[in-house]
Amino acid sequence: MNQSQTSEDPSFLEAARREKLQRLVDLGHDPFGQRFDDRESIGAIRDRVHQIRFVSPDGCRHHLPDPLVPEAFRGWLESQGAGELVGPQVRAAGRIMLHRDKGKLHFIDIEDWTGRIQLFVGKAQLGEQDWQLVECLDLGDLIGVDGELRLTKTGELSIFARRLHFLTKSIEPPPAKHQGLVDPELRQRQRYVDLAYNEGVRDRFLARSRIVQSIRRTLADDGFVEIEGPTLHSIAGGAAARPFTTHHNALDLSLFMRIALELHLKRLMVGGMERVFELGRVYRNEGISPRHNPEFTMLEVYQAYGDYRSMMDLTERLIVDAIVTLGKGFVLPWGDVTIDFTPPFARRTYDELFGEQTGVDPQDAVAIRSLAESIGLETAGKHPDVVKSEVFEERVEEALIGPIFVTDYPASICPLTKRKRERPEVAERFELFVRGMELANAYTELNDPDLQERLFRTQLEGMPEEDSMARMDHDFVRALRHGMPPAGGLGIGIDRLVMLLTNSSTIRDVILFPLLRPETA
RNA sequence: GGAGGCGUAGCUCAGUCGGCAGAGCAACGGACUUUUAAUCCGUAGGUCCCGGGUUCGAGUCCCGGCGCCUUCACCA
Repeated sequence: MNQSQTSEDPSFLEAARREKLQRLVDLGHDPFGQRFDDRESIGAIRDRVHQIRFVSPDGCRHHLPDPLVPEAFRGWLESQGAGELVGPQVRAAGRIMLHRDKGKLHFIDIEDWTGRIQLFVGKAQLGEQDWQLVECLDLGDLIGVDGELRLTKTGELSIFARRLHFLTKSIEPPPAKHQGLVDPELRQRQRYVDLAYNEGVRDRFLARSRIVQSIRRTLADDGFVEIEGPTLHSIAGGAAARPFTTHHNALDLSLFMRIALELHLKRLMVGGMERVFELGRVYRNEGISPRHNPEFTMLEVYQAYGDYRSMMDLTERLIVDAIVTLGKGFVLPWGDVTIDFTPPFARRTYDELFGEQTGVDPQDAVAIRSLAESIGLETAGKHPDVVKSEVFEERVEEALIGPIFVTDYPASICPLTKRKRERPEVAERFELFVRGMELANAYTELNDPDLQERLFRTQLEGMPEEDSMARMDHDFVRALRHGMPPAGGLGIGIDRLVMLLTNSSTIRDVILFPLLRPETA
């Protein structure tokens, strides 16, 4: 507009809203509102449509047609002749999403997290006092309303407003009313706007909440104890990942953010917590991708006197219960295909799948090596099982539509897992795959302290100097020396589970506030 | 980290061959008491991501930077 309109000045649109805010103050309203008791959710109010009656001149009360279709309702109402609709008095509150101004009559759609409803706001019905308030309303404001629940002539369920209550002014203009925010960066940075104005976002995060609740319930019903382990570790153990570093000032101590929950849960099994789990955040200082966020939510469960097969049963139950909780059936959409979670999930061994998908004998190291070379994998100097595992990742995993449990991995690629007693070359481990994505990982846990210590040492050898934060966790070995029961252990990536169950193609759609670079000024 | 794409009004997006910066929604003023993305008349709104360069002239072409997205790599 002019030179003085710099970024320090209120924007043009904001100025209009602040002007209305001042008018509200002048009219004696609090632009940021007060406690508002006794309202019903809009969803509950919509359910009261059945209480609306048509009252004919003789005083007879008639039910409305069922089903209540707007077009049919219009004809029905005309056929009734004289009379009027009578409905219950209701009180609602919500955000203004649409505003149709017809002069002395306004139609205002308000929304809360249970739904949306139209307000019929007429000057004659409302009175002069509250009508002045109508002229101070903007899209995005929060208002309360008292009125009668009825239908308009065109059959739209509406609250016919008798009183309005101003609850909160929105100084910022909302995004385009039908598209909402489109720019994925803004949707993540300003998740509050995304949640308030974009369809389906709230449902996705409410689904996440229900999934997590369901998991806790299933575990609690099974006698598992939930604990909260430390997130600040002096040794970042339990996984092979680069940790975030931090520092405690008073102790002058370098610390790491945890990269896994495992080692403390196992200590607790030594202490007698036979069934224990933690559902919490872990932090890995690694790349960001549609499947990776630097902080993510992990479930780890340990069950004394069980093994990886106990964890397979539990994994299936956790997922099945969560899906039942969502109430959308077992066949869920995923992109332009579907995933069928109907139990039981398939259970196949690593070697079976390897043979089927590659056509190569899983025991024939020479044939596997030549297959690996034929698909361009580097094989020089690699252990045959490592080559096999790379071929598996390259050729088999993507074919695992699933859900499918892959069991009995080569022991050499999972050193911290117990081996089958009768077949020491096979590790008691499974991974659950769904559409090529690893969703869960479980082991029969190693509880031999001497073997554990030896494997730690082997793992640390040959590790580059900059990874020297990977240190021997002597206290953990000491714990094992006191005796940890044989046990099954399970890890589930909660974010990925939520992705699959809510048809989200990126992890950033199921994390409310994913890590972003700070906003530039 | 590599490759590709994108960045224009509060929001969603056009912008041709390098030639006056555009639309819809939102906003402001006006009309309308049964609308459904209401409609109609009028007004205002711009650091074209940032910095250089080429050119008489750059939103457009070139170079560098920043951010986001996609993909690959990394990732028990």
